[in-house]
Amino acid sequence: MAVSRVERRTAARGAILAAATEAVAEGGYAAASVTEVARRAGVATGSIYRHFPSKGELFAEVFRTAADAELAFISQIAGDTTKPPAERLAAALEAFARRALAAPTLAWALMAEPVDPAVEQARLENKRAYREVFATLLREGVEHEELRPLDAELAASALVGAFQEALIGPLADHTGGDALVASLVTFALHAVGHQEERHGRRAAPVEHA
Amino acid sequence: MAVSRVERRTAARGAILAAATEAVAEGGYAAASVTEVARRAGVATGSIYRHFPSKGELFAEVFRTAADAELAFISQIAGDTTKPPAERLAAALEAFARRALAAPTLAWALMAEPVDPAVEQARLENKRAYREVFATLLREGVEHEELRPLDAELAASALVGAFQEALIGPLADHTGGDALVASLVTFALHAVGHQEERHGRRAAPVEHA
DNA sequence: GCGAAGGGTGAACCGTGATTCACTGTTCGC
DNA sequence: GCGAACAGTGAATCACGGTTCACCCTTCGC
Repeated sequence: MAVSRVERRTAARGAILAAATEAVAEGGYAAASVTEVARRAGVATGSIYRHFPSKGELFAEVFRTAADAELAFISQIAGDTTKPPAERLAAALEAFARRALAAPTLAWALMAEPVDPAVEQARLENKRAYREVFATLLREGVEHEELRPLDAELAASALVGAFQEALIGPLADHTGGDALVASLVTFALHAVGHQEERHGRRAAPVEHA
Repeated sequence: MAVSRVERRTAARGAILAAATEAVAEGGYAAASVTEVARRAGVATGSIYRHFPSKGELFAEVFRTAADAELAFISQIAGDTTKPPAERLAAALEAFARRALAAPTLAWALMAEPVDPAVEQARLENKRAYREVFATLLREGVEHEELRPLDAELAASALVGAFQEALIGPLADHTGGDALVASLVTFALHAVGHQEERHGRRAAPVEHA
């Protein structure tokens, strides 16, 4: 069962990426040293450098992969044009929060942990992508008069920041729950001026706890 | 003009703190090495350790001082009980944004840059203090029925996060302006369910751009 | 005035963890 | 088969910046 060189190479590269991802998901970036990744992947430290030019590049790829998967998920919800924008916004934000709470260490690593410049770069790009997704949604919502007029880019940033910050505490001490998610979504919908039905009448009563 | 030992000591300590603050304000924490601080303060690196047990402690004090000053400022606005809570909230948030935009590098260092654990600790405490200030304000606002019922702690976190994230971009590229600040404050007031007057009638129309 | 106590000095030290490299074993084209 | 090319190895090396320390000089109490 002779394995070709390229197959070997690809497999090794994959194993390293998987090991690195695993290390981050378990202990965060801080726990993910090159030595540790090598150990997990069952290769020598030097071998890492046959596949990646530097630790930063390796983890930039790890982050990109993980973050893109998240983004794709959220993006799909946001792009389901059979539903009105505000509903999609709510669904996307809810999914964002739920997924973060379900994988806390990874979420923390993806959005808040101190990291290499190379990784920070990947994180910034990812954040920009999220901002775009939400900004688009907001613009649509405003057009449909489901949402109040607003600066979509800025509001999108603010939403991302609000969710991050509000989730970080719960991520750390496992206090996340349905109530938390619901509160956050309500916060967001109010922020963007969504009120049940905005066409024609105004005045929807505002939730009573 | 014999200078007493204790005067000397106090002055040196002050000079080191000032130099450290200056270094952070100019280049952020990354640019603030012990050697650099010593150079600025006009002392030897070793001397730093006559006054502070470690770099972390030194900068924890720097951060605490700077952050407390900011907090005191905001806190004062928030505590002016002659005005209704919602108005104070708006004023406090506006001040927060304006001050951050006025001192971008410092603001970035205070709220977002990666730092020592010791400094991170100081930052966390400061953030908690902000959360408290805003949470208190929110509770008052809810009681006065100026704001919708909400989870004050969570909403306060979200507000802090929203402002941070939304400000970081502008902090970097100097695009801050009155419109930005106004948009952010509007975002926040909507998020917490403030509508011009909430007593008695509902239904205040929601701004038209 | 004198010795003790401290502050000041900065070059050397050290811990950490990424990166290199001389060597080995395997695969591929011919 | 044969040798060039290349993946794998892991101990040694390196870079970095915080921290120490042996020595000096000033201040202080007496």
